[in-house]
Amino acid sequence: MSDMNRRSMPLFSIGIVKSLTALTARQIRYYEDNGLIFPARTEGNQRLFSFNDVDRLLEIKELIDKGINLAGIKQMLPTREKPAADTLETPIEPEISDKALRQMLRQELMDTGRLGKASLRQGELSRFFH
Amino acid sequence: MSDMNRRSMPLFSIGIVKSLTALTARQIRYYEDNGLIFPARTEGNQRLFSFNDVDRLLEIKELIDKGINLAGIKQMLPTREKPAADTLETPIEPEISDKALRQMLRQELMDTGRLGKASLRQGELSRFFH
DNA sequence: ATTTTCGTGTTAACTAATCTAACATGTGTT
DNA sequence: AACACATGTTAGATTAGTTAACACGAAAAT
Repeated sequence: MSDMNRRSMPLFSIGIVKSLTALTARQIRYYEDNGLIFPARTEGNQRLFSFNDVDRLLEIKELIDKGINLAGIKQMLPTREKPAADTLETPIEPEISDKALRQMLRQELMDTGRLGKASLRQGELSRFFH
Repeated sequence: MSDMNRRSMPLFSIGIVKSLTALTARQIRYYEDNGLIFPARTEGNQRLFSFNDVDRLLEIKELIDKGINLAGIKQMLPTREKPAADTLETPIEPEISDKALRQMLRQELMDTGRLGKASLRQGELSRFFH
């Protein structure tokens, strides 16, 4: 129930999302303003994007490229985010020890690396290496 | 060859890594100073961690908890990072179109979400939701 | 039993990254 | 012509991250 899987974990700053999607910060924020994505926020109010968010932005980008406007995209993309409603009867989270938690996370991260070949064109992330 | 898979992509700021590992920024930087991890850097010199880095930090944390000192950990953990050496005969990266690149990334992100159940204790990432 | 080293905390001063809000602009719509 | 859409750009403020230094208890070395 409590929808906190790895895909919805807030992990990425807007700078990273820019490089992952080749969208501008302006575009990303505009799409949020128009209800297409709902990134989380840090305590200091900075956006944090999940894999889901990045995925969704890539879909948006494709549709934009096809000439579809935001209104159309909003219709087409599955309207995620059904906040509230099940916030009430959360069945008392079964407490997990911190150690077990870390272990789980570690396992998942282990599983994550499955792409063998070079998947990113050289230069794409070159700004990160200086 | 060009070792740029998803696990080694620089994605996470130190703030995120802190919350993922429950290490302090001080600890993370200290481990870097002592050659245990090698996060990438942004143009502006800020650290960017990969899944590999986070994974490795979690291993370090476990060993630390077991009372092993950094010298010991350094021995035990597989010494990643063999820079140079194969930087020369990179066989001319086969150019991939930007569109294909995005598509691949999108696919991978799709694949990424496989954890079904609630995996993080409530409160663990609560700082992200305000 | 001192002296050092190790691992971490804390602080200060600085720089990078991000935020909101406003105004600008080209393209398409009414 | 006037307007809305989608994006660029800029300014000013705030948050997040950086290095370097000093502090300090616990462990190791002398």
